[in-house]
Amino acid sequence: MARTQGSHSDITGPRIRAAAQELFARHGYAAVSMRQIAGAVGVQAGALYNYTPDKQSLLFDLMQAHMEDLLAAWADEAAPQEVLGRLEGFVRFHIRYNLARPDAVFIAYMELRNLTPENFARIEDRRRAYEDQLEIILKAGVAQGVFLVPDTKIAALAVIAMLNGVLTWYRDGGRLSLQEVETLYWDMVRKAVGV
Amino acid sequence: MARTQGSHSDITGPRIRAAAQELFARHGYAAVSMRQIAGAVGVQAGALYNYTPDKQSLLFDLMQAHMEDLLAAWADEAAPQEVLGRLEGFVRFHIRYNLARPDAVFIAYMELRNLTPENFARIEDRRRAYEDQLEIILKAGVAQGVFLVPDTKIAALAVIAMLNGVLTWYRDGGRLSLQEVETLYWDMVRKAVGV
DNA sequence: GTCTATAGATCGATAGAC
DNA sequence: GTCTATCGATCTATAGAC
Repeated sequence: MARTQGSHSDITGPRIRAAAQELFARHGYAAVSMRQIAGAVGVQAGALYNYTPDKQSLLFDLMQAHMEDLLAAWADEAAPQEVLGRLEGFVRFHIRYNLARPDAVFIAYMELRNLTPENFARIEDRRRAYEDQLEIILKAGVAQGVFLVPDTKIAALAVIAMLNGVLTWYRDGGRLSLQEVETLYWDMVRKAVGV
Repeated sequence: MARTQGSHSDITGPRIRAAAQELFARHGYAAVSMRQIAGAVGVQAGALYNYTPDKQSLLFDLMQAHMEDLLAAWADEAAPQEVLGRLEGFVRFHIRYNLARPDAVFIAYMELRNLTPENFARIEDRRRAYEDQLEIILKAGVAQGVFLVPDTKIAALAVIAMLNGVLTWYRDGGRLSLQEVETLYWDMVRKAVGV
């Protein structure tokens, strides 16, 4: 049965978000026009406003969804008993999860300044919650004498910054496999926080 | 003696670059208009074109100058004989140099995608040259058995990414002094690459 | 739900007076 | 060297037809 012409609400919404995500990641939020997004989807610019009240909401929804998905995925990870295993799990999870969705991660880090103050505060809150997950592991390891970390807050930020750096150079089919990258970074993190 | 009215070529140029740097760092290149830059300087938009052929050149000149200054400053650093001291020198230099000019650093790694392909290639070349400076130290340390680093290229990228992370959270007058930050990061780097 | 058309604002860059 | 004025393009967002 043919649909009523122009009725595609069930698929157009996700396609708009996907197109916006790719274009924002590639060119930056401010450099991408609503017409470009519409063109990538195959509709006219006016049609976008059936799915988002404005361009800002489009950006915020992408970032919000990414942060919630990230926290939910980490919560679903099996947590080993040993604190060393938990840290290894975090390192490998972070690299694997972020490399699987580079556009979303790029936007989450590069477009913070294009959020309204209210939206910025909400994203920052989720980002801090994720950093806290790593700091909890570091604190437990310090308490057990397994880690030697003078400042767990700074160490958490340092580790995440180091892991995020993978996104700037990793390419599928490159010199190193995902497994090899995970292991290289886990080796550095393990030593950096070790006794 | 009063100058001819409107003749300020010797100071307007630097003021334009300073205003552009601050505005690009705060809001992003694409989100800043030539009128905004002119307003911050106190001239009309048309006057900017006495100093730059276009907006793109303004961005590129800022990034180019930053990269050349960075490489020149590193070349001027006193290099200890011991490879461990050379690595410590790099870590402390990088943190200190970058925290002293956060706007320039922000632009250098946030606005790469707003460069034309030719300009991008030139900036990337300088960034690679800087990364090579760290890798040279790591390779020397590995050769001497002082460092244990399975992949010096990835380790160099990881260390620089970790150090760059300081820029996202450090605030003057905060909990930690610049000296304390340098020492915390040097401690992590030293252990991460150590035997 | 998508289209065409457009309002209303702003953009980068240029021309010409002074 | 800076100004005013403006060109031509482009922007976000909306209105109304279908």
